[in-house]
Amino acid sequence: MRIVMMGTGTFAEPTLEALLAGPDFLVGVFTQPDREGVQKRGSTRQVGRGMKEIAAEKGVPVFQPASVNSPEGVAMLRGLSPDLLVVAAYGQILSKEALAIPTQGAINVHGSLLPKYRGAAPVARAILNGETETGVTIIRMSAGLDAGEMLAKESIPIADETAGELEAKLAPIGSRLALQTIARMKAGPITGEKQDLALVTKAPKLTKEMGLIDWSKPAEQVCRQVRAMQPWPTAYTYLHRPGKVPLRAIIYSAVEYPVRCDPRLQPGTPIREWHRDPGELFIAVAEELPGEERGVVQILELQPAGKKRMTAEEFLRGYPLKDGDRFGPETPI
RNA sequence: CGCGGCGUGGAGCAGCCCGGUUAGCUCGCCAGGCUCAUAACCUGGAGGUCAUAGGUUCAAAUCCUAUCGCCGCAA
Repeated sequence: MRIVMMGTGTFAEPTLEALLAGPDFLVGVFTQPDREGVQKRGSTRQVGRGMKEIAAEKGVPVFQPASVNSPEGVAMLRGLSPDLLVVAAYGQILSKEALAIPTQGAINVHGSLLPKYRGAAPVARAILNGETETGVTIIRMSAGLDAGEMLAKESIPIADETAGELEAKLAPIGSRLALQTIARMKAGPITGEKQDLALVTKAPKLTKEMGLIDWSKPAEQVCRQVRAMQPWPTAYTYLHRPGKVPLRAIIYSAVEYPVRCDPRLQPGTPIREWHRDPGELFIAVAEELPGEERGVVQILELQPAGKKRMTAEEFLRGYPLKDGDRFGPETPI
């Protein structure tokens, strides 16, 4: 069987490697065009070895059209005369015309338990919404975003991973399911399960603004945001100090602290009297569901603008907090 | 030449704009003390070519130039 793979990033790479090691003939790899400057100094996105490099090692031709749906892109694909298309996190929606080229159709490796979380950012969205489990679904590609019938599915629990960590766990599951599905397809026609339209939810791309922390949200929600926004766009906030320019800081790690604090505190206020141990940085957040008491988030790791990533203890030594200091979403002008 | 921040004892920072006393703070480390005890407290100590190279000056961590390195933004 002649296979063409399309994908990008760490989520797609295990599948590419599996296909290269597998029994079928990988005739070409499509990946996104090289982004300018990305390789210069570590991207904000997760980039493993790179699809291009992995494919090149095995002498598999690589194609990077700006759009597969353009006449050029379609021509590239047609020129390979594939039997099957395997897509994982490619980032482009394939046109009907492109999907019609492979004789056996196309399958997609998707990082959620479909029909939930259709779209570009299923892993981060699942964490953000407090799901307790997620998984990988293999679907037959059809018109419509992630709407095809399901051919295989496997779930795993969500613990306290960041989006990047969770994706790294899902990727190998996806590659395994993809190979199994291909093997079944070769054995004969297979039928999948239709997605229940009533259960469909969308997982749109994340934006940079979604990383801005609103300290008036409940503690659990703030912590989920911190995990979901990694490695991109990262959760961030500003430290406001009287007479000083607001300091932007990326929050890398934060946990809910199971104690309530004075309800009169403004959300985002560091609770200094609790900082007995120099490594502890507690922040007051919104009131929990009922009652007036406020929840607390403990920041463990962060990175002030222009500095490297550091522990809360290190941060507090260099930026001792005083009365009137507060974390908040307000941007410097 | 895409934009910006930063390089100060082991860690994190201040000092730099407005050059000039022993380069400071919060920690860590070593020794001793107090204590039933401690991550607490007290005393003493080691540890710094202020990234590097030039320049300006009577005098440079501080001003100017270049180089190297780290980081953020550009999703």
